Amino acid sequence: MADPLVTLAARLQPAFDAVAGRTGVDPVVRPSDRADAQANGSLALAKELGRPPREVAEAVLAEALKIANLRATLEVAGPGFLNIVVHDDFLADEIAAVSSDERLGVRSATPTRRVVVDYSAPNVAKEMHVGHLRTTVIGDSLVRILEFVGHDVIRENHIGDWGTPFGMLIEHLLDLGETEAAEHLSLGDLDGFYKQARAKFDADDTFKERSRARVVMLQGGDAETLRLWKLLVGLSTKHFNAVYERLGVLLVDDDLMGESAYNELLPQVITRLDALGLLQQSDGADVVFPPGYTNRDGDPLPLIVQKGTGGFNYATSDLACVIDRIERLNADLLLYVVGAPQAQHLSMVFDVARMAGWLAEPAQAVHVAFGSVLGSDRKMLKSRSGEPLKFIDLLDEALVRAEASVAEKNPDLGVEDRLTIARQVGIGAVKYADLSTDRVRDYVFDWDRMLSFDGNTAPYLQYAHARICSIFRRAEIDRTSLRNREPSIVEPQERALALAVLGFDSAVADTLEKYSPHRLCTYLYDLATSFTSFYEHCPVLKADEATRLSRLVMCDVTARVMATGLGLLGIDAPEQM
RNA sequence: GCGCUCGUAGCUCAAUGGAUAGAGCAUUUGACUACGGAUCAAAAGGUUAGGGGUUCGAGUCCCUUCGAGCGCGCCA
Repeated sequence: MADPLVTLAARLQPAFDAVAGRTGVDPVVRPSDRADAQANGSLALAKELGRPPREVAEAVLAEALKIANLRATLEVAGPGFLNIVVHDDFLADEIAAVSSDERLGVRSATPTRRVVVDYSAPNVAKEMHVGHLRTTVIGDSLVRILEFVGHDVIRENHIGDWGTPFGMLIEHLLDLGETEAAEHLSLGDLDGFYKQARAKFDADDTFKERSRARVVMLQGGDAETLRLWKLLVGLSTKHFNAVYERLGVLLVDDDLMGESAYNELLPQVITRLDALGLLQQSDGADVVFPPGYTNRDGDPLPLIVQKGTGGFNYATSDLACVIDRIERLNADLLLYVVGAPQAQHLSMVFDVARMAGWLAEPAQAVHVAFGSVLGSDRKMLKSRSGEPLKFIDLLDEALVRAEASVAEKNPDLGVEDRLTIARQVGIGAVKYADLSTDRVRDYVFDWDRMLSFDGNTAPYLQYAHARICSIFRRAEIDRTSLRNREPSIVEPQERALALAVLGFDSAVADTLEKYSPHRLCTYLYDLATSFTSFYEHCPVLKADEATRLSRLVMCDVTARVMATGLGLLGIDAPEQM
């Protein structure tokens, strides 16, 4: 059981092999607008064999006719394509199989990998802002998809909880008094706290000295300093968790793996690099020169792993992460859901980790890069005052806007339902807007578009799902009784819907191949349009008993794929809206 | 200066090297005592920034020009 296109590619391969006189020919089966699918392999094969493409296609067709149980009709078309029309009873069998499957036809990954997904990464004592939106939403979706196909996934929230700013933050906390500072921070005004500390640091030399001394105490492990530091971290994580809860992501305290967690490893990074002979001195700092990078002057660009002052920096910390994730966690795939501007830094870190042998086949590190969120002026999204837009404010606005929209379109809902649905719709809209475009590109943040019930939006997909649920409320039938039943595929809209449903497996696979959730979004949108077309042309409840049952099967499996697919994006699928 | 990413309909976006580049919004035209019209059907809209090249075939790969964004030694 799988996507019929995948099945057919496998079934057709022997025919291509036979014509080629060798094994392993790719039939190049692709979706087609002329048929259910097309096999393009004959054209490449024609080149290889030095024969006319159509002749090769005819030969493949002749071989394919010998295949028992192909369950599709083939036709040579154009310069040598094989157009494929899947038989209706084959579609019906596959729908029955998918419908009785918990995983809706999505194949398990083989082999499974242990995957570390590094995402979100806010800073202690700083407010989460719109800059954390993409990493959090994209990372969370990838975690859900990887787990769904059976990988062993470890979430790592690499919070910024260490470094020189903590000296001034702790001193500021002492100045305010612990109780008052805790109150201040509990209100969620982390930025105000940080700014006050910063202002004092810049204006007051005595404070500056105290801050520096405090950093030394912190790094030296002074018990009282550590206690104050933990207080700051705890208050900040409370804020992070409030955002995560409202956003609906999987991250919890157990996923926290802050920079401080790698302190023990940092000196080892240096000694191990030194032992390998990779370490060099440059302007007083310890550095590694990975080949292929140059600076402004065209000279080799180093990765600094120990500053001239003896301190470590983020490169050291990132290398320690690689060691920890590979050697302690035994991960063989490291995903870094980090903004595109950090491409060079991460590339250098990965190169150095490879030079040191820490990152070796089959283990692999991937920078899952993403572009910026832009305002309508096509510049980085900011609040009206020009400050970074607070994450929590963004989510609040999503709720307010969604509630107004839901109230307008369904006035009969009770207050409680309305609030619940507004949350599902509003948060879903924000997430979907972020996930539905190719992640490497920047995208323009537009409330009206993302909350629209038309077009490629979360509300449209949720609405398609809610409509199906509405049918079941009227049908008065136990949905589980519809599982493992063969529908009859008659109308073109039924065929189109069946093909769309069966494409879920491939959509998930394509999404993971490039770590691009927008492929799953595109698929779900296509599924939703196929469904609304079916809904429009194929009456369900009014049909005769046999047709009614058949169509209810299609409705049930469509709704489950939609809800599951949205779930993989971290988006809820309400039953009514 | 060097490097990376991007450039597709008026707007916002799709398109694992495959046929005639697809959607949505907006525009125009149809379909309603409606299994939820929060919809559907259709029309119109393109020199894929420009120019070369590779290929049977290029929006996609390579070179180049232009434009935009972001990086380029001790912040993370």
